[in-house]
Amino acid sequence: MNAKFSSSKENYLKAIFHLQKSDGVVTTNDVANELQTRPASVTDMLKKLKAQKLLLYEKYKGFRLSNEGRKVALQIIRKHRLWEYFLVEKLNFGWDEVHEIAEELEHISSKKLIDRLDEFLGFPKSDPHGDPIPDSQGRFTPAKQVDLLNLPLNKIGEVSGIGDQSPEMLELLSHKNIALGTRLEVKKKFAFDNSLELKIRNQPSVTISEHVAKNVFVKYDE
Amino acid sequence: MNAKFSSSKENYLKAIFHLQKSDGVVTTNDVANELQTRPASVTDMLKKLKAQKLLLYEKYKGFRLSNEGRKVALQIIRKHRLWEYFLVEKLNFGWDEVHEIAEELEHISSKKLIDRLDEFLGFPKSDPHGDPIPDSQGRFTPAKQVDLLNLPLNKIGEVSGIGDQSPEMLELLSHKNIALGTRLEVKKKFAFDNSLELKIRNQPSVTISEHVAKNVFVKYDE
DNA sequence: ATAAAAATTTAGACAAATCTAAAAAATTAT
DNA sequence: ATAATTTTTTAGATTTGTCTAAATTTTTAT
Repeated sequence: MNAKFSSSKENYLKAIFHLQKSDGVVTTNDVANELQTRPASVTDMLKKLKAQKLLLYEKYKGFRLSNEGRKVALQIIRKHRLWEYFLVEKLNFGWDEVHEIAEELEHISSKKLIDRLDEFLGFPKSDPHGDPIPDSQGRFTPAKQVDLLNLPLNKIGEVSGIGDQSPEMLELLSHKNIALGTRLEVKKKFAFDNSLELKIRNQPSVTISEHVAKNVFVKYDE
Repeated sequence: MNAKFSSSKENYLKAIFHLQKSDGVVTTNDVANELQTRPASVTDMLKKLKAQKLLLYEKYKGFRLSNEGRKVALQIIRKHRLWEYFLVEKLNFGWDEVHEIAEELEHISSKKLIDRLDEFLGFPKSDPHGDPIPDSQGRFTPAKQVDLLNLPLNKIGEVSGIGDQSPEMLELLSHKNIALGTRLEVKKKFAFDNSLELKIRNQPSVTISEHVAKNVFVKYDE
């Protein structure tokens, strides 16, 4: 029920999963770039993954994960994110120093271990970076979509839609570095005028009005 | 400061360390047997360990760990035992199901991780099997030696000496399966006559008198 | 539509860790 | 002390994952 694939294979599956998310189509070069390896090595591995039915692949024709491959990738991602949560919440690591360690921990095979860890942590829905944690069946709790006024304080939300798409609105948003996919948190809500103070990682805080907030929609994990 | 040796090398170092403890001298066959591998593979690895100055080795002449090798082995053992402690105390695993998982976890390289884990666990001195946990410098807290009357309840002690060595005493001890090296715990202390109820792993409980208890010495970790 | 560029794959090699079979050294038993 | 046995080592393969260099296919640009 456990230990099945080498760390290397698991890393390929995970990388392909992530690249599929953003691009739809994945290329040999993308993967080589993501994994800091050579395209020739990627081709070699694609053949092995295909032979194990984890990948749908015809040479020169691109590739994508099979259902089985996606399942495996999701389990790795689950492990990675649970370990990150553990490191930050229990061992007091900073969110910016846990990735590397989790890259190692995610290859520990015991399923029982990870399910017990999940329980110990209180079944968290998202990791310290705000990314959702798949449950033991590989399902995500579907993200909730709300406007910025209704995003709970200090919850990371990902911008998923803009209500008023007038050029004036878009100019304002681009000035404040807000775009589709941007990750942000509401740090403060001023009762006086319902204006909000927002924080985007690695950037100084910005303030937006209630009018703007009503027109920015975000997804977040409860 | 971290990640240095392959899991395979670490396993050899650990095995040699353990074999050195009990035998004094370690042989190629011993290691092959311990690691479920072939003698030829052991010889191959011995050469590599020697080249890295982790092992003092002349062919056909036997071998032992260098200071550096022992240091590395102790760090692996530290990691193994801390993870076992974590699994049992925090994730509610049974003491008999943690070994295999800890065999994997012990190869995670981050020293910071293991020191933080140690702190999180409250710097335990011994693992769930009663084996001492080396500190971050590789030192053991020296075991305390007491007679059985003074062994705290539910602490694992290892029989390290017998006071009265008369044939009658030895007969009694052998009948109750107590010998030098036996691991046992005091489960109950009867105030009425100071008799003790003892538990040895995988055996039914036995009772001994105060007189016997005074003559059995054990080492245990505080 | 074809030439140039880019992406991908193949061919052949290498390092790590293992194996089998055979050779060499050490130990033991008479 | 020498022959038999056991232990250890060497020689040569194998597997996994990687690489470089060259060949092939696809894409892009004119």
